[in-house]
Amino acid sequence: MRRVGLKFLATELGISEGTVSRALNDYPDISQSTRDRVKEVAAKFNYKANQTARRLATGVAEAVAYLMPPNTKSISEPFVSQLLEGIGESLSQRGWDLLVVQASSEKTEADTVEKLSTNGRVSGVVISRPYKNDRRIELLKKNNMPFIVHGRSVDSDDYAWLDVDSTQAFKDAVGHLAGLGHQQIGFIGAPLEYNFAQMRLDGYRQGLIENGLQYNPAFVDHVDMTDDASAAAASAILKAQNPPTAFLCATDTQAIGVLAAIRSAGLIPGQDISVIGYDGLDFGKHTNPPLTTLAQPQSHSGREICDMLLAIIDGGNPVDYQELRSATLVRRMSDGPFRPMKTLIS
Amino acid sequence: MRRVGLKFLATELGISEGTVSRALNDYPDISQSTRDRVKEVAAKFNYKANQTARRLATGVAEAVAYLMPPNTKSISEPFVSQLLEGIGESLSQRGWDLLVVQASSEKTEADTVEKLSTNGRVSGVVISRPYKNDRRIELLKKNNMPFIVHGRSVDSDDYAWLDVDSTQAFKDAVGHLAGLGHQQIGFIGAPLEYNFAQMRLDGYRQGLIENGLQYNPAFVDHVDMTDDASAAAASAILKAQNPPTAFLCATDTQAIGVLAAIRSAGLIPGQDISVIGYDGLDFGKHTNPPLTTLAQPQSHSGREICDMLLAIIDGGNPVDYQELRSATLVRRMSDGPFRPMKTLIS
DNA sequence: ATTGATTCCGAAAGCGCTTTCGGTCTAGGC
DNA sequence: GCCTAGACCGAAAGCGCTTTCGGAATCAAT
Repeated sequence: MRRVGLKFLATELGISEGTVSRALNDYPDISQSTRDRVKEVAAKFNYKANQTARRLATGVAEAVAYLMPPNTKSISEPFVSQLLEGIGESLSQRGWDLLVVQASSEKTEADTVEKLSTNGRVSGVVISRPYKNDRRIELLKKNNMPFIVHGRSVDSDDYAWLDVDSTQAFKDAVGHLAGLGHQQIGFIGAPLEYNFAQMRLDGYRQGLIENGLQYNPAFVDHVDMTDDASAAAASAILKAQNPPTAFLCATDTQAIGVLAAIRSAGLIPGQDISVIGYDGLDFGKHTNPPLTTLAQPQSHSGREICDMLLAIIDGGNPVDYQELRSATLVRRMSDGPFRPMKTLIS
Repeated sequence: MRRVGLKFLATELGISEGTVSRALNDYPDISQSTRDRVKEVAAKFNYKANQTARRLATGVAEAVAYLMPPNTKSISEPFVSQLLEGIGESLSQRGWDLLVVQASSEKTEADTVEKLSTNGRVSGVVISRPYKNDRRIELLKKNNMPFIVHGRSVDSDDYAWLDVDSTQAFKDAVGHLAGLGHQQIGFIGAPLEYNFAQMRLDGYRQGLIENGLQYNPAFVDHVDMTDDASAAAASAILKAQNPPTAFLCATDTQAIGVLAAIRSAGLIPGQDISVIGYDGLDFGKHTNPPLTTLAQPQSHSGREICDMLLAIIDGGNPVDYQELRSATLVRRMSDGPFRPMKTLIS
């Protein structure tokens, strides 16, 4: 059985290839009758236009790429599939494709982006978790490839992004903790080359100031976004003679690491020491104790991000598509009022 | 600045387009010297071949698609990004693309697959979590599009797959529980249209028989793979006058739901009632108590699945690529020896 | 010097679709 | 009945690359 292409349909119908094409694409200069006839036959033979050829001819890639964050080794990965799902949803309405690309190493990352923006296989790209000064963003701009970032870099004036105001969120969280009577609040952050890590740290410090609390560098650390790394960091901090009675963590994954560290120090998280995470991940409901967290409204963000990107591809001005959402504190069981620390088994 | 294409390079170098192309692709009939010269200039102008054109000309898509499982609403989503990561890794070695496609509804699923296999944008596809009789597999076979499935359908003789022997795993798990003295073991399964759900149920029942235990339909239920659904199911089962003292769950996500149900019945999971999940998800380390689980060696399965698919695309015989792995019981804290049930507050 | 074999490259024909341009045909208007 | 408009459709030129085929040039061998 030979491939059914335009040529096949054309001979089958006894009309020209061009006409078939225009009929299928609803050109107004094709009579209603032949249009119907063509579509009918096309359906009958289950004709599907060869996308590659179509793209070559039209010049539009009909696809966008999602750049996987480099080191996705953490428990918080669900955010990737959620995002992907949303993006895919948005894309499928247009019948566009979703390309998932990942740069093997940091070094090839730039090259990957470069290739992406010059070889014409996508008409837009979304990246997430930008660094403070993100090379990828520069390249994308240089090659003027439409893009949107999930998060922000330091210099976010001239491109499109969707982000959550985590600075504010952490400021509020400090306030919340202070309101519960905590005076010494620790902070487990993410590596500072990520801009989100910096922003959350900023929020933490601002919160401290606003509440008349003192910043104690011995109570903060910046580690990879894994449970183990943050557990180790928290353990170290807890060894202080007068350790913090509450922890703020840059991610939920880190927060559950801290939970573990507290327990293995013989203390009860949520009672002896409060901990608040950030992300609003569902599985926080099942940790021990259930994790209080700053939830970002990320459930549908994939859809919206992609819709914004699509609008830009359609000619929209990137700076018109910058959106800052706010996080909300969802209290579960890992935070509580300050209680004077009992002596530690040190 | 004009697009740098083959034409540009050709005029720049003063040679023909065809020669440039062949030089770039290391054809043996191009002298070493011009080959070097061409590559040098190409690099200088940062030339990247237009993939679309290349594909049209060669006829090979240089891309594979991953079909997102339909309802990815569960906590176990990490498995998607892990898989994706592995697939992407394998693909990037060839410079191929990864397409992520999702069918919006069950109805469009068939159409999506059909389109995928006829419009030539991919040279292979991987699907996961097949149904017992999976329409997608039929279509893929019919259109002889190379594919591999992560899991198996009932009739898995004539296609490629990578799966874990969960039947065996559940049989063993029952044995483990029986060895701990449990006589009444409940089972929270997944919807039976999924073949994996059936296989796990089979393992459970076989295990019962092997250990001389009786199958009690009142102790088993099949629900969606969410924590809430399985919590509800477990709660109902626990209301029996003589409830099971252990639960086996088809997925970790369901298992943590059961954990919650047990706690909210006033019992202590891991002591009063044992529960064992399946998947080996990392966050099981942080549940309350840490979840004992049947871990599948899935960490790198994405890579291997894709390598297998690639081999098939290269002409390998699908039936040569069927691999069954085995799961291993990782004991954490949610299972323990049988202890006579104290009276329930019913 | 003539031939035959090599080496290297140019010309040109696609890949399967889109899209412009112009031509034919029918329908009105005088 | 002749002319101008539309309405419809065919022809053909790409899109940017790959690949076959054959020709020109080079070189060794007779």
